[in-house]
Amino acid sequence: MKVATWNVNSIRARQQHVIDWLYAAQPDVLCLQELKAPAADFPFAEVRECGYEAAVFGQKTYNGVAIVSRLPLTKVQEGFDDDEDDPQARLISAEVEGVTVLSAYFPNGGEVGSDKYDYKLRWMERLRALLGRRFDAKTDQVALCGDFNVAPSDDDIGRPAEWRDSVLACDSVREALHAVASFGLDDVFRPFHPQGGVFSWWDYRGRGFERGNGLRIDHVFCTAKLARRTVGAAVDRQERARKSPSDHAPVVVEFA
DNA sequence: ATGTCAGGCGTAGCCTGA
Repeated sequence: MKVATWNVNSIRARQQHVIDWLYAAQPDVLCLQELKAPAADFPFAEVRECGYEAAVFGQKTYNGVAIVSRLPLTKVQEGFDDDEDDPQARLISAEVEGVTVLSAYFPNGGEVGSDKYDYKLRWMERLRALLGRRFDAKTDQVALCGDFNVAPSDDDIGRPAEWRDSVLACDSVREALHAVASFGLDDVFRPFHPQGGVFSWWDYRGRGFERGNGLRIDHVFCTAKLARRTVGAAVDRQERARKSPSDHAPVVVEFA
């Protein structure tokens, strides 16, 4: 089973890229983030023509997440199932062939110490709590996929000195990521690239892609039962090199 | 810090967010 995650930075701007990529890459499941549009604007018919169905949690202007699958999606859930409201559409989950797939768009966090940064850390705490409530880390097959907006280590950054203190890489956000993973999730990508230096996002500003100034902030974290089935993991850099790309490239993981 | 995008508003060009 091939599972991919891709922050498309507007589904309207990237609709044809997504359709082309489905045909070319043939994933079984594609998690999307940053749709920047309500569900009504999602290209359900075009995706269906490729042989996929979609569960979409959209939002006007900002955020918005989806799961696209050629296998039936069941038990679709949007947002957190806790008492606190989240005005931002950043999380959707569904079950596919006994695997629970979550498409998550972690908050960026603005600047360290800002209200947006507090929201990011709180959001991650709520995600950790949701995992603990809904799943058994030992027996369930769970894949947390998405734009985590966190580079786990300095090896995941082209120019660490430029990013080390940022909301994407500072100590406190990495600790928050460890807390989420402490539920019982492993980064299934990194073992296939032990030397690091593989990125999934490059800032449009400053020609980040051309200059190798990238970060690995898009991830697939899995429970052990699923993680041990991983047979490959890669970033599709070609998609980032296309004309009018998203600032993120698709991350693809294959399970036996 | 910012050399770029995208959407909203509203129909030019500025604002926000990333």
